[in-house]
Amino acid sequence: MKVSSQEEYGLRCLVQLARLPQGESLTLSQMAEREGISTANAGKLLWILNKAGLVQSHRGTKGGYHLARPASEIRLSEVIKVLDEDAVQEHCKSYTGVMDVCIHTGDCGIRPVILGLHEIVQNALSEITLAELIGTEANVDETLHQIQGLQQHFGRTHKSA
Amino acid sequence: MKVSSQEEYGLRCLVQLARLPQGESLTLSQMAEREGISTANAGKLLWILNKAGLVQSHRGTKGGYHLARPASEIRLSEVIKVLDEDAVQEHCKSYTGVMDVCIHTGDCGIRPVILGLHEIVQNALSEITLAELIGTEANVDETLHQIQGLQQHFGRTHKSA
DNA sequence: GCGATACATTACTTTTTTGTCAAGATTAGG
DNA sequence: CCTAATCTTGACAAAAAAGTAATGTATCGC
Repeated sequence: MKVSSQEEYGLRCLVQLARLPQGESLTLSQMAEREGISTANAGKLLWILNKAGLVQSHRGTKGGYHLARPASEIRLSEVIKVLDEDAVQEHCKSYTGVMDVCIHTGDCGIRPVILGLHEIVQNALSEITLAELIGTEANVDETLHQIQGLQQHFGRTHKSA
Repeated sequence: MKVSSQEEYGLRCLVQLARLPQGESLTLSQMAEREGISTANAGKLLWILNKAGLVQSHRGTKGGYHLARPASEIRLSEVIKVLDEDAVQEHCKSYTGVMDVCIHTGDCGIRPVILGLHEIVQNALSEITLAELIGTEANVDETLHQIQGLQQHFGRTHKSA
């Protein structure tokens, strides 16, 4: 249960684009250098984001990338989904409908936990937009902590009840 | 951001052990067969769980594994932590104190998000014990959905406020 | 004690994920 | 139209994760 390299660096590049003044753009090499990855690697990530409609590119001498939408309309949940959809087919086929290759019975009890975790993460991520991420970092931090606080509170009352 | 193979199968084996009547145990081959993995692979996972003090083994003809503690005292957060600690060093050294190998500045804005996500996942997992997982699967499902509900509610009020 | 059973541990192989390279395609500017 | 800058794309290489094999060690039952 960890954030993959592709997810992290893809997100980092998006953050750079989100910080640009309206109308400007960045090249692959600019983004790559700032993040400490190779241009080729950045190219791959940005291409994924491009395919997914999160960024737009234009080629040629004055080319580069810019966000396809305002940063306030890009949720981290979408970013993460897109970035690991690309490299990853679901780790257990029984979750994707191909039942015949999976030995586990439907009521093994673990499946709802794994699916539930995914939802929890997606919910948390859907509460944060790129704009929040770059605008007020303290705010994001606060948001995350408040969500955590609610969870803990819920857990306690749930148990004691 | 996904559950690794090791995490899933390690947890599955624990669930099997948690379902045993007090005093009984299971061998590697029994667990392996039920989960559709090789005995060797199960051996590796159980060894990790053993090192971590979650299960106990005994060798010989009547050997096998059993939980080291009551299932009600084993939280999924601990299980997951142990299972990916083994194979994984943190994916970005800047998060672990080795700052000099990481190009990213401290205020890049992404770090708190990644760390926060980990906490959210850990918090959710710490609310579920092995006992809950095997006893009342519906209950776990409900717990997860209630946590999600709180998050969504929080998100909405937070935004509209 | 002896042999069978089963865990322990290390080394190795395969697969998956990451990252790199290189040749092609598109655009701006002269 | 030509060149330089830049994205595009597929093939390839390196690293990490997952899984396998094999050898060793402990325990039980006879």
